[in-house]
Amino acid sequence: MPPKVRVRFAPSPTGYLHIGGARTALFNWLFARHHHGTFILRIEDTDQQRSTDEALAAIIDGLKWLGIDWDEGPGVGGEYGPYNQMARLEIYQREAKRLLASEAVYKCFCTPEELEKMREKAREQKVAPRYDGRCRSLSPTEVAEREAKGDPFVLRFRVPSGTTTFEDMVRGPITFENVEIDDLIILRSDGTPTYNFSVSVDDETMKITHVIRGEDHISNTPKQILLLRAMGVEPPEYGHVSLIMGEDGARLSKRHGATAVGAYEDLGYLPEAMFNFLALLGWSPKDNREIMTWQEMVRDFDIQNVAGTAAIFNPKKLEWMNGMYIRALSDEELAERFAPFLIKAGLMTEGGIASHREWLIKLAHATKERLHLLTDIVPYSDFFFRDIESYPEKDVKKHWSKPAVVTHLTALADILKDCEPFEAQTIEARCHEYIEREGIKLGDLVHPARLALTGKTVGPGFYETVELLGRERCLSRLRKALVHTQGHKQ
RNA sequence: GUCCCCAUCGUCUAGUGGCCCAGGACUCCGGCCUUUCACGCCGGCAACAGGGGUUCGACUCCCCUUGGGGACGCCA
Repeated sequence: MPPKVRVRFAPSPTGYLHIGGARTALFNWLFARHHHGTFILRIEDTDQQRSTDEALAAIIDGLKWLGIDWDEGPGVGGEYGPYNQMARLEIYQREAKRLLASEAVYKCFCTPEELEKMREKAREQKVAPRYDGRCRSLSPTEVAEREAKGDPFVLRFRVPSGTTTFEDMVRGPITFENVEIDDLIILRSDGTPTYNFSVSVDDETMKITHVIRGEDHISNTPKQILLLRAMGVEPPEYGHVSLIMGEDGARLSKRHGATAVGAYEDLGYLPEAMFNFLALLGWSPKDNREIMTWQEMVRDFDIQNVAGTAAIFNPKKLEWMNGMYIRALSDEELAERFAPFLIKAGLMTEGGIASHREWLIKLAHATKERLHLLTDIVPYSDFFFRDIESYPEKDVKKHWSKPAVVTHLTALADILKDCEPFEAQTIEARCHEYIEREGIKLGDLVHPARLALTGKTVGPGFYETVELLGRERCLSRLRKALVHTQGHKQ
């Protein structure tokens, strides 16, 4: 029986959770859940300059928002911890000492300045910038002397000759000539590990079985394989998913708009829509299904079906999908979801939300099929909360210029005055009676009336709008409109 | 510069040698429904990067070219 699947998402807490990172996390999570394995969150915080607690919190919030939970890692613990690298320093140092003893690594006394000079020169000569190996064969006495002098040194990996091949789960076999690989530093002069080393040690000590990560790590893979072999262990399986690009084909970045997952939350996206959309960026169930529950995705996910092709982030489709998910919500759920946005827009208060639950559910019902984003609730409902200041000139011209408008609005006011119960259905029935009696078209009544009641020409269904507004406000807005139309004519 | 990855409609993708003069979805454009806006439904535009092979037969396999992306840090 093969060992239980263990995968990890290993962000460095140097910024927000990026769309690309979120998808990588998602694929790992899907893979783990599909195989009934373990999903681990590991924090790669060895870059002390750039790692922050805020960034860590943002990443954790982003994952939680998306519904991605982890079985081991920050907040939940686990038997292979600690799960942040700065707390694992002794482990790396112990491992480095072992590698030093086996001569797989060596001490290098080159300074950052010297190395920069080397790279500079390489750039000028247009050759691959790389370490020239000048400390590779320092004699033990030389090493001892420089150490005695107190010269700082780093530990470098003595990359063996040959070729390194691995079977990528999404791309098939990938081969590198070892001569192309630099003698990389594994331990800095301050004793902290560098990326490739800490990753290798952690993947091994945390018993990671499959590494699913971005394409930008392909060139790191042979280094990690070689390091792992030098440590005497078998590397895990690797699968590299392509990067997510912006509309112009360049790597997705700030200038393409929001790239932080948290920004999409603020924009009114539903996490389940985001989850679904991200999963489909590179993966497909092969049978034309698109809207799927996470259970279905877990059931059908297969890393081998993930495309190696770069995917361009398509905000339009995300928006469409979000609308689909909004429509699938119950009225109660939708009301709960958009309530925070009503508060944020200053239209309602916390207390108002609590005391108008039934009303909000009706609002949800009336607006549901019109929303693409939760924030869309604002333009579709702001007139319920604010008095109408003015009527757009061109709408007035279009809907209020016929003389009969005054008659119709007056009639509507009469109808609403004693319409019982004051509900969409009865209001609709009474309005129909009226238009039939008058022999007019429904639009002759509804269009001028909508403008009077909402100050707009677009909005939720007319009768529902009337009910939601309530009798008193309808009557006063009708009066105000009547004043406006008559004043206009003089 | 060197190495690595990738290449089907504008975009996300299905297609693993004949089922494909290429299917679905988003976008866009028509039409229907309709009190607006939406939703929904119906229909339309739109792709195998180019060139060589292999094969009875290539979107599918191989090579080259081109194009895009990534990597080459005491960053991760």
